[in-house]
Amino acid sequence: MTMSENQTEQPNTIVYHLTDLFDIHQDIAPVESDDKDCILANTTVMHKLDVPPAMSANAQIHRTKTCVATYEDVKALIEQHELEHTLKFVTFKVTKAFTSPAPSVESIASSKHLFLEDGIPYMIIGKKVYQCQHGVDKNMSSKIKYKERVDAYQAAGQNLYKRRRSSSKKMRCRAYITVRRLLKVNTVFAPNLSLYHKRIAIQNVKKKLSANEYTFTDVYEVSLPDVSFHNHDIDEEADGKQALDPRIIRKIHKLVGKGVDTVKAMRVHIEEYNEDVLFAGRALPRPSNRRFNPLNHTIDSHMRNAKQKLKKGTCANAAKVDVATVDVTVEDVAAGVVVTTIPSIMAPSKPDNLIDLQIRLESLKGTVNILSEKVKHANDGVNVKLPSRIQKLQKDVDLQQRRSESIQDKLEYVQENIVSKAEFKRLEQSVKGMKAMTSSVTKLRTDSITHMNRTNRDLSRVQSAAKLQGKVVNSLFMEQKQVKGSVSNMREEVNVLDGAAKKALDIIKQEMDSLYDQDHRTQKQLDELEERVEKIVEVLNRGENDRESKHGLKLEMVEKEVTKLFKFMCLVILAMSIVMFWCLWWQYRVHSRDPRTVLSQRQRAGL
DNA sequence: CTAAATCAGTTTCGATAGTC
DNA sequence: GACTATCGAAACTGATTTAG
Repeated sequence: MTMSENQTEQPNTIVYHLTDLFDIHQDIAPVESDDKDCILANTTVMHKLDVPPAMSANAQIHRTKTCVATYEDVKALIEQHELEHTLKFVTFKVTKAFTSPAPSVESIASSKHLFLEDGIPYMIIGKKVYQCQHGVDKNMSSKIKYKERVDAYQAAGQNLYKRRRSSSKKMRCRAYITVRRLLKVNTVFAPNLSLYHKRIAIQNVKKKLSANEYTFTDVYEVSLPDVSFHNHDIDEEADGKQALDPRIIRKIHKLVGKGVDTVKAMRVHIEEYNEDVLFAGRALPRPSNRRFNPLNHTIDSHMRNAKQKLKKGTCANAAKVDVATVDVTVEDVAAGVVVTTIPSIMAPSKPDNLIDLQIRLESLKGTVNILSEKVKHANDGVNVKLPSRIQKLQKDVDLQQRRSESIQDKLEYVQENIVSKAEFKRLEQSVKGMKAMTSSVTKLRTDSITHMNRTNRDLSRVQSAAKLQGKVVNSLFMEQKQVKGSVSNMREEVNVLDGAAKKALDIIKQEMDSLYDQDHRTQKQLDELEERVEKIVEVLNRGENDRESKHGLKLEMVEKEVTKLFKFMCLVILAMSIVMFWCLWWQYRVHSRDPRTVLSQRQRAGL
């Protein structure tokens, strides 16, 4: 059937568009970011998997779609995009079929998700959605719960946070990468078919696929969002917020295992790794990009993690590996497969594998017993030819019995190996000890020879030094003799000087005595003179006192007379003023028009 | 199928000691 | 006092598992 055979369009035509089949449209226009530290405080926070609503059909024009052949290519493409703009995408959703093997031809033929794109039939078999690392927070619910707990503690006056909280990377960025796993049918129709003809074409494809007339190939369609979808810093501004690349982390762990133990050395190794492996033949990332140029404390942190892992990880991991190695399936046992793999390390201190095997053996034995009893019971009850159910049970019993035996074998083998391994280890250790002892003895011998040589050399040096010292001592002895002679001469001189000094001292003493006598006499004369002076002073003082007493009496008498005179004068003045005042008052009364004065005159005249 | 829980791994904070 | 190295542990992240 060709496309030109059906020209009329039917009203119920199924129209397949990319947008119809692509049911996750998370991309919306970039929005202003919420305060990243306030997400927990926001009670109306978007649920972590509440995907924002679909954007308009124009959203498609902001996306770049690329088809690649393998999932590795997908990862490479995303990494290139991340490097170009300093971004990081993490898994948001993934369907099971995205990673599972390709479906059968029948399932493709019956699929509804078969559509034509540019004339090529495709079928969607799985999808994976990546979100920007600053996207929605998958741990939102647990963070909200923790916040509630913190609030409860704070209400009770306690602080649950033991240190300042580091800011979350989550900023609800809406940028998503969508990857579709498609099966591309290896045929081509004319592009720009009408909807009706597309439908007919799809029906044909389904028929031919069922008849195995078409083959198909696995392809991946990567849909990258435009950088304008991101609501945070990108490019140079985002360099400092990048997490360390997992490949570098693995490299650090590897190098720590090889003995690199300083941050500086590790930094050199990382730079080399970047130049020679990660970016061989490409431009190196900016030094500010922390994804490939970690800070010292980040390197240090990973080195410490690696050391801890090395310390505690080896035994447990080894045990796990051993159990996996000896775990042969029942089918293998039934097929006569012999266990040939030798357990690598059977650590007697931590025989996890042994315990595991023992537990499994016990449980299998129990199962076998239960099944045997069931068979016995069924046999007793029916007492006829074994029906199919009993046969099945018997088969199960046999199977479990075989499994039990194989486990028993493995257990014995493991036990033997543990013993031999332990012995071997002991021997190895003793050999190591002997080797170490031999090397230490050799070292001691060489050390002692070196020491002896050194001592001889020192001895000769000391001898020569002693000869020199002897000469010096002789010369010193001579010098000492000379000094002794001069000392005796000086002693004689001192004796002579001593005698002269004694004589001079006697003379001085005599002179001092005479002077003392003179001084004594002079002192007596001075005392007599002082007595005389005191007497004269007394006489003088007495005469002065007499003169002063006579003058005092005279003065007192004069003062008394003057006082009396003054008092008398005052009395006279007072009397005179009273008389004068009375005269004036009388004069006034006589000559004034005062009625009282007139009446007094008439009265007088009447009298 | 989705959301929550869990786990392993990563990053960051803060205290301490040593050096210049 | 500024700077760095080291260490322990808290806080954060991403992937997987589990419950409903």
